[in-house]
Amino acid sequence: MSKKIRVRFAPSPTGYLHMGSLRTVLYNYLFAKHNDGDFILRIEDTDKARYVEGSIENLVKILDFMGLEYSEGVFVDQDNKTFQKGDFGPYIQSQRLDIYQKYVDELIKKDYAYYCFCSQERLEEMRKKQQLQKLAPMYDGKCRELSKDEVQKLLYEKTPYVVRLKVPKEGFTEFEDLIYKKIKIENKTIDDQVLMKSDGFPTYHLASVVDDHLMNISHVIRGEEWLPSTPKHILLYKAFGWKTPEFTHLPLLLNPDKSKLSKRQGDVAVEDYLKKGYLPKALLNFILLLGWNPKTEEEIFSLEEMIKRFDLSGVNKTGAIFNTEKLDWLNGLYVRKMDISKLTKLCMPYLIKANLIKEISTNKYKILNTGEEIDFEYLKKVVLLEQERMKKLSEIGESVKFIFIDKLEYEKELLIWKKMSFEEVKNNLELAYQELEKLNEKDFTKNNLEKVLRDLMEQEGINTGKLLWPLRVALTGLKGSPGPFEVAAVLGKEKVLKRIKKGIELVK
RNA sequence: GGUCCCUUCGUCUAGUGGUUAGGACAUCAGGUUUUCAUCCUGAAAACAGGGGUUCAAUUCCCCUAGGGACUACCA
Repeated sequence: MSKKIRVRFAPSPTGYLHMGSLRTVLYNYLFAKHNDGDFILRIEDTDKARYVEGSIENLVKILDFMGLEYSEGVFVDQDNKTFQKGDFGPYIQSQRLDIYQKYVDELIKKDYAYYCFCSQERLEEMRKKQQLQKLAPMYDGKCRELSKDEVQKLLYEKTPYVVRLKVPKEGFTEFEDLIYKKIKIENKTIDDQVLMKSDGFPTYHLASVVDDHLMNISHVIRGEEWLPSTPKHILLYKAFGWKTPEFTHLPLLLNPDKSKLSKRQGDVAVEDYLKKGYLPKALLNFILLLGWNPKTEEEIFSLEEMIKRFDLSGVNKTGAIFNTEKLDWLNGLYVRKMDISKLTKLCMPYLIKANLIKEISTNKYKILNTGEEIDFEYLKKVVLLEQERMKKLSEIGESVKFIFIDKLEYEKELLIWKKMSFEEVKNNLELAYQELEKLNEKDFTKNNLEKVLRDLMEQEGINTGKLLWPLRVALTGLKGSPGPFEVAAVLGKEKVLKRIKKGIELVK
């Protein structure tokens, strides 16, 4: 029987969730689910200086919103308080300091690690010299050979210290990465890594190795930036006499200039994209394809399908430029597929933010420009107008503005279709006006309006464009918009007639 | 500087010792449509370079070039 698959996502709470991290979570999640394994969330807050208040809660909420469920680790309750669940916790590293201390002591006892009393200043100076000589900056091993007495004396004098890994000077360390295959590094090029900082906190290297072991992690799936430090981790596993997990490094997400995706060159936080109105499903689908392919020509995947299909062998080695063109397309696709009630709910904040409407009570909204009261059903109709052409939800504020604004501003030339004269425009609008005036409010449905107006055009022998274009512009004031029938149906008789009249007046 | 990793259309990628090197996004053109969008059709667009190995290399090997990551008491 093979060992149970257990993977983890282990972010440090330094602010926001990075897109690259989101992909790492996704791949971990999919790998776990695909193999009927466990997926856990562990918080690596071993750097006090970089800790950002609230980032754990924020992170947990985003994972939840994205639908990436984990079974153990850190959760947030209704009062926005964190709590931990699982048999291997605590899952917040700052609460596990005694554990790391114990293992560091063991390492020192076994002579796989040593106290280093060098000051930061000395280290800096050392590195500077090494760089001047074009040497690789590395700890020079000054404290490596300190005698027991010397160490005792310095400890007794309360000299600040760190604990370093005693990396062998000879030989090689190698491992088989599931994606990058065999990686082999000469030990003499590996630095004596700090394991325990002078404040008693472990470094990432120590903490993650100890925790991955203690938490029975079977596969470490993380970003490629960790590839060079994996040999250090292997050395640590060896020193402890532990079995190493499988290591898998994921290719990086890149800026357009091919450097590691960074804040400097645009938005990198998942929240930023959520705010812009990208749907979680589209985001996941998009990011799935940045580094993984199903070996078929399929591109659209629900989370369930991803789980079914995902495997590490489909992950490639090259970094992928984070280019949102395809994301826009995908998002449009998901928007079009979405249930209109759900979509409308999601659009609401954007309509409010655009100062078009205001929520006055449950299911009651006020159009700010006209003071009219409307309900959710009405908003659904409005959103439906744009569902087909919307790429990001954030566009809704602008694209649907014409519905909520009483006085449209546009040039009268816009009313002209091809080579019509103003006279023709006026006549056709008048015809439409007369015809629509006859209708009852309840007959203002898309289908009925279409029928009535098409009949009219046939009777009068008017080219469709010559009537529908001016009408559409009169109703929307826009060069591009939904069609006149559906717009008219949403606006209702009174507004439609008013807008047509305004169009007529413009070309008089 | 050192160590390690990577290299197929603009972008994400498929692919094989013999293929018209495939798909998607984006672009362009055409069709549908009152416009935009959708939808449909089509076009243009890539194996970094040089050596080998081989009857044959985009595919295997080597070198070069280019790019990237790491090189902290950060993760």
